[in-house]
Amino acid sequence: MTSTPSDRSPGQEPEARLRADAERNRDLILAAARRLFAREGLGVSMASVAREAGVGKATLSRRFATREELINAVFADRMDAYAAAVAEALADPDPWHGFTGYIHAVCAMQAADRGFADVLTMSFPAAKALEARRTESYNGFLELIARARSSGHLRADFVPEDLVILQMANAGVIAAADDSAPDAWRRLVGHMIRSYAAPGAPIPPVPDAPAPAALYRAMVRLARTGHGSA
Amino acid sequence: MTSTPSDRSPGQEPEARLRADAERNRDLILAAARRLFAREGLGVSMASVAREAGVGKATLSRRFATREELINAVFADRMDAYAAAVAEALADPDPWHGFTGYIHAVCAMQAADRGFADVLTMSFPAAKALEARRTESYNGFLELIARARSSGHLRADFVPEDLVILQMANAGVIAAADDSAPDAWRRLVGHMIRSYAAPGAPIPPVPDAPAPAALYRAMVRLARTGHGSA
DNA sequence: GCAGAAGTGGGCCGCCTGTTCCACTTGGCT
DNA sequence: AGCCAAGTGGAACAGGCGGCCCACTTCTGC
Repeated sequence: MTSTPSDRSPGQEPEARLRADAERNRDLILAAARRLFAREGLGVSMASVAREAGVGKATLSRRFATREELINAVFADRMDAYAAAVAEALADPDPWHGFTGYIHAVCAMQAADRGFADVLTMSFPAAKALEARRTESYNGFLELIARARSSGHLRADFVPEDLVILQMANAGVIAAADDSAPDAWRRLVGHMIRSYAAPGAPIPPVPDAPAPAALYRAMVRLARTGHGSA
Repeated sequence: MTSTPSDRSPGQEPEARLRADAERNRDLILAAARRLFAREGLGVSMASVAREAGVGKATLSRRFATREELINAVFADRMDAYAAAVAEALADPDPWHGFTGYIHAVCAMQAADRGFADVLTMSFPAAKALEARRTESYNGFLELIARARSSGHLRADFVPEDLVILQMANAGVIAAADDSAPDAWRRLVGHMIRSYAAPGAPIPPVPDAPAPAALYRAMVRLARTGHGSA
């Protein structure tokens, strides 16, 4: 128990400090996981993460005992962006424009990172830290709703749960179509926003649907590693 | 090659007739697969299907060499219902009512059977027979669109691909929320139909969203065997 | 009934995942 | 410069999966 001189500020995280090379490997793992999660979702094998990072499987296990720990570490900063999006939307002088912009931004984040889409719909149980950030931005979203509603452009029957449902729906479109029709989700979101809008509200244009051929390709694509649900 | 007396009508399916007990086992397998697919999606292990049916793995393999064959056999009749839904909708004297009813019926079928939802979004490559039925009903759907549009109640910018996107979205909601908020999909569909409607069209009421607690439970549910996408 | 073919299920194999152990290397402190 | 603990990666292990073979049972036509 030879405690290092002082250096350990009280209330610090219980983790002992890592050696320099260990820290470097930790970063390699995080970068690799970030890449794989974004491309293929949270279901990728731990072994493939280790391979991608160029470290042994044991090293990965030592640093992140469970998949959940790894997910937590990887998406911590992305949850920052998620929370920041609400703040940005609240800063918009036009409440309705801020509202629609927020919806779009959140769905775009899902489309940009398949793993993040999984995190938001909690296909995997996320860690406490992510959950905290989520509720944090949830409060901002409530405020956003209140403002947009009193501006008269958001329908009175819109409820916060609608965003959750939209995110689940969006995740479904992304999982099924992202490979060959990467913009299909925009059509979904455009439709939903149009339905959220009160009569007379300025409605953002609903983007065109992807070409039938592209969507068809999405449907008949062979079952890749790690298919959608199930 | 002792051909049985006659009994074999020409142009019959190449399959030789099964012995009585074999036929019985085949039915047991189909029933078991129907149950498991409906509850857990198409990703269940072949071994578990055999277990559920009370037959050996070999028997399952012999009867259905690939998972795809099994899926094909299980969902053949359900595809009949799928095709029949279009005919029923076309018989509706009110084109817009027929259109919205069809959308709802199709999405309800997805919600009632998780495996069928997978089939419709082709998370797994479906067999030729299913594919044929699908395009068959697709033609009917085109007619349904044309009528609803000329009735003035369906927006001019609605395209057939919107149904595909809706099915993908619906599958996402079902995969994520079906366990604890089994009616969440109705809210999604209600919103989408409202967006499809031209100004002045009678809009079916958008069902209430599930209770926040139920949706929250859906989000934090532990990663069951075979999580959603990914 | 009886013979033989049709059908059966248990067991084995190869593959992939995730976990743990262990002999070796490397970094940090003096 | 040198020592020791922290850190490493490969190897070995357990569990689940699908595919296949093979000795045994059961149906069916005569």
